[in-house]
Amino acid sequence: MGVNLKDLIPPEAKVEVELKALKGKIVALDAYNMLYQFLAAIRQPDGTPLMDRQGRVTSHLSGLFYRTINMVEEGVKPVYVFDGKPPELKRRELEERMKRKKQAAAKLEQARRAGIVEEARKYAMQASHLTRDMAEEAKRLLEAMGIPWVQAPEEGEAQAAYMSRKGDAWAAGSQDYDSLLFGATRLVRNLAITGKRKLPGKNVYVTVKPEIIELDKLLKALGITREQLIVIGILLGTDYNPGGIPGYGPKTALRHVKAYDDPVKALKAVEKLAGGVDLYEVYRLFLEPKVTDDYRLEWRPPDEEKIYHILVEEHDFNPSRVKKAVERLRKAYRENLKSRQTSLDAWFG
DNA sequence: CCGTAAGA
DNA sequence: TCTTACGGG
Repeated sequence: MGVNLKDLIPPEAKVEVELKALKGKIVALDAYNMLYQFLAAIRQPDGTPLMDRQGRVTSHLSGLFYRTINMVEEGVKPVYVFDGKPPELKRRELEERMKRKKQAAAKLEQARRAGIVEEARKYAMQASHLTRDMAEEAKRLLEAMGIPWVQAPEEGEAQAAYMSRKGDAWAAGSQDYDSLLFGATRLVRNLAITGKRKLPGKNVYVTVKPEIIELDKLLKALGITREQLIVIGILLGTDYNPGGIPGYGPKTALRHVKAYDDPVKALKAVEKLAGGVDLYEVYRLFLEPKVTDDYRLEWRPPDEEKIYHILVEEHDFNPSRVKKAVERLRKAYRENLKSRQTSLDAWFG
């Protein structure tokens, strides 16, 4: 899922911070990525997600609600960016994903029947699927909370990257690295999973902190341009050419792009190994993705009634818990989000 | 993932 | 104040 630049990024190009370090910063969050992580992680030990009385899954709403409030309390100004229609080139990856999820669902059944709780949880996480309805409901909840969201024409990560390039956002927020290929000035990772996380398999917990990667620093550290970074991503594999080019890992890929004066030549050189995918088209997709200027970033006070209606009346959330959380959101809005009128603003009106 | 209660 | 266990919907 997404391009894997993990082993390419040198330590000096990233920095671990506390959530507080993002105080006052606008972060354009990849909504799909965040919601998916909540949906996968917020489960009982046997893998059952949170559900309302009608059996509708609510894990993503719980995660979105409480995590957003925590971010706002720390002074982060979140804007959620939702995916539009996926590019045609992504179809194969999406079909593969669907197939993997079906396989995971079958394994989940097996594990359930065998009564192996931990296995069941693992496969339930892999089988989780974020539906269109879940995304639409998340938008409704964000509106009630007074948190802005943006509808991307195509890829959410491309739109978030564009917003950071325009200076409308300080960073893009996602667990995936794609936004760097899309040109995001900064990427913040670990925003959905900040805190303690269980290491897979072991009964050991590690603290996960937000991690900031600056595009300029990354490019300097690697001695390449953004165009060359895109080519490296394509060699390693993206959603548009899953698997990448056989034999290319981070080191070979870096060496390869540096051996050419023109990044497009570096692409052409591996064309025959691409399995029929038009690599130049993939390159263009990252370099000039479809984005929009049709958005307004405005944080409004939370509408307690609307929040209540969605969470308590429709989805059986505990009223006193929701009330407390809304109280926290109200206070955080006043202190951190409300655009304060300066005396000069008042003078010039 | 999260908040809450209980115990340290 | 901090850590841990547990249930949330």
